[in-house]
Amino acid sequence: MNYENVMKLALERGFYFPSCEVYGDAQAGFWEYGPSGVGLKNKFLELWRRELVRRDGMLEIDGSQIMSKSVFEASGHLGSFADPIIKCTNCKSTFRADRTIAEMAKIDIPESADLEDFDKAIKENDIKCPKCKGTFENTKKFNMMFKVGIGPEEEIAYLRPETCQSIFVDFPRLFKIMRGKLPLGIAQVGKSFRNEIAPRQSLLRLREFYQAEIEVFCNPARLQEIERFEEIQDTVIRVQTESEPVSMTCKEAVERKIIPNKFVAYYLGILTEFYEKTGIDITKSRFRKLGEKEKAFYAEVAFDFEVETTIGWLELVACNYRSDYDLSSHAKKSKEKFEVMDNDEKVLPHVFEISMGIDRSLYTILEHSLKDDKENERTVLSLKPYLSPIHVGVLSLVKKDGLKEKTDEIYVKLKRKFDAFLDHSGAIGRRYRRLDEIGSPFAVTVDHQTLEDETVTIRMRDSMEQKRVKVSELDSILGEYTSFP
RNA sequence: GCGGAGUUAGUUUAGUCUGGUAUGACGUCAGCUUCCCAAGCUGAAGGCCGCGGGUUCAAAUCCCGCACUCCGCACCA
Repeated sequence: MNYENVMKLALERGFYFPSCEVYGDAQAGFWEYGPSGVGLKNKFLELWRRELVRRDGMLEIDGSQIMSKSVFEASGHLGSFADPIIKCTNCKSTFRADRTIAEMAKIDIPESADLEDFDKAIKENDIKCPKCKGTFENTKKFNMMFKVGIGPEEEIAYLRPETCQSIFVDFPRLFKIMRGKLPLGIAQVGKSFRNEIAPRQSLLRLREFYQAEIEVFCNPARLQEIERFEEIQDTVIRVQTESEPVSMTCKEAVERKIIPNKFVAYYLGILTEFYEKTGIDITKSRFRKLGEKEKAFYAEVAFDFEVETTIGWLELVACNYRSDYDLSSHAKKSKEKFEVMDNDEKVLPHVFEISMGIDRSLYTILEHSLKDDKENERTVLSLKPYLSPIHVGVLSLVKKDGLKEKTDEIYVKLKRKFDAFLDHSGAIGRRYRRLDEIGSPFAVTVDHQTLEDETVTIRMRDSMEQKRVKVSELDSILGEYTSFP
């Protein structure tokens, strides 16, 4: 199914919808998750914790969304997260100052240069708008970070543009008090904020968005020594270094030097295993190795995990080897010590980052799971049972003859353990289809036989088959089918 | 940010040229009926027609501005 179908489902069934929609001054790039969306998101994150955080013995923290100016001076975001832009006085088009000058006059000015340098170059080389030959306004800096004023004096701080900075600045304390040993993963889920010029496509480019980030601190001298590599050496990943993605095992990827070391390969491996369990079609995925110009300013080696959807390849995760970029800049700026002992060696750890976009991942799960079942005239959201916002619908075949009361009784028993949904209203087929659309994998139906022998039917979403089971067994059956893998 | 197209109920849609406050479908709710896959009947709720301004006796409709959505360009640590 395509973007339009997913959007319709999202709006009709409460997965997500525009923020502040009743007001005309609502800004673009802000969306809310409704009940179904929150259900899916919570379960997705639980899976992430199981498959990455707990599997690897990582620490999870929850940091501030507003962070001080110093953090971003050290991180480089105040300098490099801003683009020098020029605007044409005639046609109002905007361009990157450094790129336009490089293109038109063959002069390289670093993007972090003073704004006067750009203006000077434009004047001296008589650079005009490439579109309409108009003249340019003075160069401005466009920083993607949201500024906030703190306290009555409105001291400047920023909404974080990525969650990971708290992991870096908290590292010295965490390593000490949590008795850390390299390699050590520290994880965080939370919101980040970027003032995108053109937010678009609902969850795919937001100004306020969720990230699940992992920073693995490691000794750069020991990147070939990761013990747990054996666990994933035979896991098949798809890697694209040139034109087409190629499937290979993690072991092969390291041997052929497509991935630089076992350490990076291990994390790409467990990441692939995680995404496989979300129900995303992994044959439509790739780790795309980024070229020099595409990489973020802090990255030494970078792989984007991308998945193909009906609107093209979507970047779900950025995997960056950030070297000691972050720790050394924070050490220098804060004058704190960031070195730690690894066996008998004092090292400033390097960082490998797995920066996941949660919103885009959820969209992709929805798109890959949404099926148009023409044969049975229904729309089915074939979510993995453990990700479904509703685990089980509890339905009465008819309301009369005491079936309603019996159904209520069963619902009360189930609802504290499972995400259960009670429904008495309308024809039974209609109720099944409603459940199909929000991805509920099971429906329990109470009929006349229930009153006689304490059995109910349990209907499977995907096959539409039904089995008769004892009410007393529901707990264990549902528990088994809806538990995380 | 530039260019283009659009915005009418939860969703989808007619009406806009040719001005007279809105149509159908699906969905929702209640009742009856049937009782295992969107059946039927009856009834109901739900719209300041994206927002603001202008023209007019009168604006969903004409004009202007803005916002948002989608497409293309640019941008995307």
